[in-house]
Amino acid sequence: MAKSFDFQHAPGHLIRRAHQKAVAIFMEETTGYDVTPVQFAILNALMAEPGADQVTLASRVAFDAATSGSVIGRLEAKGWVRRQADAADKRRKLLWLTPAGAEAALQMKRAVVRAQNRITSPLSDAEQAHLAALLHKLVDGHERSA
Amino acid sequence: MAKSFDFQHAPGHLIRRAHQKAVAIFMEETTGYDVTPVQFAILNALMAEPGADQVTLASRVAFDAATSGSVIGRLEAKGWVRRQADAADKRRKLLWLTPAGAEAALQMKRAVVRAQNRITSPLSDAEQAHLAALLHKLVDGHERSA
DNA sequence: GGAATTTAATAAGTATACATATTAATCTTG
DNA sequence: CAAGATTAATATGTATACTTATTAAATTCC
Repeated sequence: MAKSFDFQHAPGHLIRRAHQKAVAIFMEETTGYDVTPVQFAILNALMAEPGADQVTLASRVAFDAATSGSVIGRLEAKGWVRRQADAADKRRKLLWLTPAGAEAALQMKRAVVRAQNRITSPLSDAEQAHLAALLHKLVDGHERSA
Repeated sequence: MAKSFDFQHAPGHLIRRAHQKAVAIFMEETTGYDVTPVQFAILNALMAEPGADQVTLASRVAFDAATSGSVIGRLEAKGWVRRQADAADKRRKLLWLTPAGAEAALQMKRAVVRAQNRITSPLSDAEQAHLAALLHKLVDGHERSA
């Protein structure tokens, strides 16, 4: 039989599986809020930076403009985000949380914190810190070289 | 301003970004083969376990049956995988690599190894081992509790 | 041994994710 | 200041990923 690659221990595969778990746990903990990890990330970023345009927001949350547009469209449809053309630069659309969006984000926060804790719950406190540091170094390293 | 959650350092967000990088690097290294990480994972699993059915395969590669079906459909369309109904259990469809599929998988393997190395390249050897161990423990922990 | 349950696969619907192309607006530069 | 380049957003197309529902086949168990 042809020798197969040891995919089970390949970092790419482990990261993919961890991502699956993380999303699943997030969705479990936020059941009832009708929100996804990426949608919460946007709400959260807009809380910190109201009036940001989509490109700025996309860089904060780490996704491309094409995806960003459709996700924000869904948030707008839910009445959580308001989009308004920038008078100074008509290409841009600036984004704000609506009062309902701000309210929803605040209520979700507790569930999100719970989800983040559950994601790393199989690890000890020291291991959790270590994992975060390693992932940060990995992502940052690639970010810089790009 | 309402206090926003520190998403940048949340494990879920870091895992998501790492996943983005991992996929991007995989696609770069395998340019020309017209293959995705998940597609390679299937080819690779079939190399180790020829004649597996879709459920078995899905558990090896960690995805659900619905996704599995469409991915395998694409591999079949490329002529890399052959699907055949099991005579003993007509619900099942057994899967084999075609000669072309086996050939393609072998050729890809070098690029995949390169991709895996590049994914963790910002880390030292010790850190790479540590990250793999932590991710494995995390995923395994959730797997068991499920 | 037949009804109820379980299982394998598919189908349909929603949501990322990215590449590429297009359009409109702004900036740069000669 | 006008031509060319760049930028913001949208549109399109492909590929995961998961949920729920459906269909067909096998198993369980009364």
